[in-house]
Amino acid sequence: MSATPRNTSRERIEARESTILDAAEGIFSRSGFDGAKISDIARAASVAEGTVYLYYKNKRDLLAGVVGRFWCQLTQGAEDAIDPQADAAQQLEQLARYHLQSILDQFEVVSLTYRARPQQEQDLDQVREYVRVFDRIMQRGVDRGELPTDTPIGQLRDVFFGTLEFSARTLKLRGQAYDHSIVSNLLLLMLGRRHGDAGTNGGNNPSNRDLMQRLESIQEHLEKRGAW
Amino acid sequence: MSATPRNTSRERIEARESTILDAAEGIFSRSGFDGAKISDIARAASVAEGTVYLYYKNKRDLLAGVVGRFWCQLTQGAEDAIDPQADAAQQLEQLARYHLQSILDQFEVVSLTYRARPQQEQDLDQVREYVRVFDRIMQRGVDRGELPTDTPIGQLRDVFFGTLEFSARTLKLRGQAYDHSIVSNLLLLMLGRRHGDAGTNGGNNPSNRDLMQRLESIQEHLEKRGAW
DNA sequence: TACCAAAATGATTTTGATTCATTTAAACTG
DNA sequence: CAGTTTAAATGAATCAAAATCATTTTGGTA
Repeated sequence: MSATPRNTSRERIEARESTILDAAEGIFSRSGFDGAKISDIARAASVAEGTVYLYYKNKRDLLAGVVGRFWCQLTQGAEDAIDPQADAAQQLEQLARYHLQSILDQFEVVSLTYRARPQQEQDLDQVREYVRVFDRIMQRGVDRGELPTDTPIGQLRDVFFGTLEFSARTLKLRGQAYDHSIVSNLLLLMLGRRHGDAGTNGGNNPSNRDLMQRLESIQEHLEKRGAW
Repeated sequence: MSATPRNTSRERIEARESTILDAAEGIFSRSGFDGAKISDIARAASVAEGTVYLYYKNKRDLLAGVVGRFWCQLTQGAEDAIDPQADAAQQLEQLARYHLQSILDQFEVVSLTYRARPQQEQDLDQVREYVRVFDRIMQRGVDRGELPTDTPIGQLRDVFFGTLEFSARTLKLRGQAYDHSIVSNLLLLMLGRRHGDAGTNGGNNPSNRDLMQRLESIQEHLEKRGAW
């Protein structure tokens, strides 16, 4: 019989491919695309240099492999992170938190994404697959009547991912960590309410809520004095 | 006399540097960073390969030069595109249109920006300078009372640039052209509901109009009691 | 055990960035 | 304006790293 050996063989080969991808991901993340040497990656994977080329046509192709796997895993993770029972707003918040956390954790791989092969459209297939998670949440929200029928899903998708990606870049650039308020404010903005979660606001720039509390406190005092 | 020759010399050298940058911008845009050969760039600039290295330490440095000049020019263009007489909302719209149009026109250069030298922070100085145009518009809006005091400028900046950049990427990917509605919808999202319309306000986050009504109510009471 | 095909190897080739000894041009001097 | 010095430019030579390929090793099969 040949099925069993074939299987074993395929498994072995897939394991090796995975090992190479792991090694490549590590080296690319640490050194960037130009800084990464195939020889380093081969050594990290305990494989000869030529072997890498049996699995990937060239260095760009290897990077595309790393990046593709990342977004594929991200899609699975996102689907796990979302509670199917929750309503659209809650699911959106779950996705936003998961997304921001993930791209902060693996910022280097994300950065490598758009440098893979901007010319080769097909390299972005996994990214397209990923953003569909957002589309599904929104569409379901519309279908259930939780969101207006005229919700411009496509444009909100750009707002959602664009803002989170840019925020992550800002945070990284300033060496800051995950900030809860980014997600809250984004959702307030997108779902049609006001932002104002002071979040990182140190207090030297009072929110409307602060002002209202102060006013109510003044009014209370005046009432006590019978001036009301 | 030596002043005049010195000047002439400097001009000549600056012209040559500019020629090299032009050539590099063209080749980098067409072929990407890895695909661009120094020999191609040198030929396009009608210069020997070695000459490129008199002006730029290496290939990365050359890319940084191209990208830096781009953002520098973008800052000047943005300042020209904004009417100093207009209010914050109008200026924001002018900046948004200018920005989206520019990054669509020179999408390849923009894409090269974050691949320049992510490690070398200083390479992003020109980008930082550029985003300050946004900050100034917003700050002036707040100072003039056109925007709420608690406007989270930093977070809105991420929404603004993040959304526009992601939208541009989406348009390019689909081969679509500039879409007017992207800017309108973004501004509606960012500013549309912030001035008044207490109707949609859930109550736990009072608007400026709410505050003003409360203040007027207090003042009215005080006046009636002769306490004013 | 002997055989075959698939897989792996790493020395060799190729490519392209970077350097540097040399040449050319510009600026200055008397 | 000829001579001298300094700056700029050149492109052949060097070097690092990607990619190839003739050879070896491994695993499965009869």
